[in-house]
Amino acid sequence: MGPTAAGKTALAIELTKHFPFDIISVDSAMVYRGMDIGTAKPTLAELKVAPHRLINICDPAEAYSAGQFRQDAIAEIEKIFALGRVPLLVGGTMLYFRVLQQGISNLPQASKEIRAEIAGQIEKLGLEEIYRQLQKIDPQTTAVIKPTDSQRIGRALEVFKLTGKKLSELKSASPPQKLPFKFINIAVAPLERLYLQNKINLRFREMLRLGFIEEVEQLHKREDLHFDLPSIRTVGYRQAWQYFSCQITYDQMLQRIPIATRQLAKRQLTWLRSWSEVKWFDSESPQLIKYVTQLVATSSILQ
RNA sequence: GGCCAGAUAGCUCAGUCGGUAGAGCAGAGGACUGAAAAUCCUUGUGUCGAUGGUUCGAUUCCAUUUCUGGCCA
Repeated sequence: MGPTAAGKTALAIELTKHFPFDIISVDSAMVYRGMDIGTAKPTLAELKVAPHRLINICDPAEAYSAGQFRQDAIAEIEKIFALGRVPLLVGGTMLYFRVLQQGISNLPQASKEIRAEIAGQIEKLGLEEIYRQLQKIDPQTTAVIKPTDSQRIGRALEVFKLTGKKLSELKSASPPQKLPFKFINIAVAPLERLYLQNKINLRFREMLRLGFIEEVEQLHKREDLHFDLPSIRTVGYRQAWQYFSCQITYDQMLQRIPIATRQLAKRQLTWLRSWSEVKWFDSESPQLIKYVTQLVATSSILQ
């Protein structure tokens, strides 16, 4: 686990050279096909040496989810164990890591139609009014979400409309359940924030050189993609999409993408700091390989 | 060289009819149950360009000065 641009992919590939590990990607953006440069997906050459599971599994017009990830990841973990190998989960989507390890309540999947309906209502009546409606339906949920949190308000209403039951009720009726696997949590991050920011800038320049803008242009040409899709709302793609939609200038885009990336890294680090039982390593340090070697030698992860 | 407009938080700027100032962005910290690369929350002391004058008191008024932009020669 680690913030964006910390060097996770390179490290993971390095680890597969020393140990019988198979990589499962834990990344909400790399799941999308055709979004390669901007998500810093491993290259074809890298994938040949070290295949990644759970990348390129969705079209950008589709929405993936934490719940879906959990299911998919469990299936892949079992396949890898069946091969007598060990799953190496690599990525920066902290909610996915959490949901995989800590579990998730049994809740209905998102519904495109209901979401559109709720979005329309928010547009028409205002978020405050919708929040008040939710307050009447499910005060326990509004007690823990802010009146400004459009996404969570919408989700809580969606759950109610789909099931007729309160989100808070469903959550307590099906508390998250852990899996019968032993997880070893390892965080990879540069010690210095400035160093990470510098890496983000350099990597963005490299993405531009590799044709990131053209990649987004291809997506923009598609009739079925739009700004509200999770795929298009990801860092970089969002700003480039705004540029192609003539909402911001090219320079504004160039300025905003590294900023959005830094902010993402910051949120990822916030997750990691609150993580219990996590071993931290500096990205550049060789200590990680030693640690894993020791782990493999002394623990039961290879049995 | 002359005239005009600026100079205030890292950036863009507001403001104080004279009582030492505040927004947006950036930055920092935090939250997180099927959109999570998402969605939110908290957080603003800075020689108010410099020097001098008027005043109980100047970032605010006056003078000089430096720099920046524009116009005229």
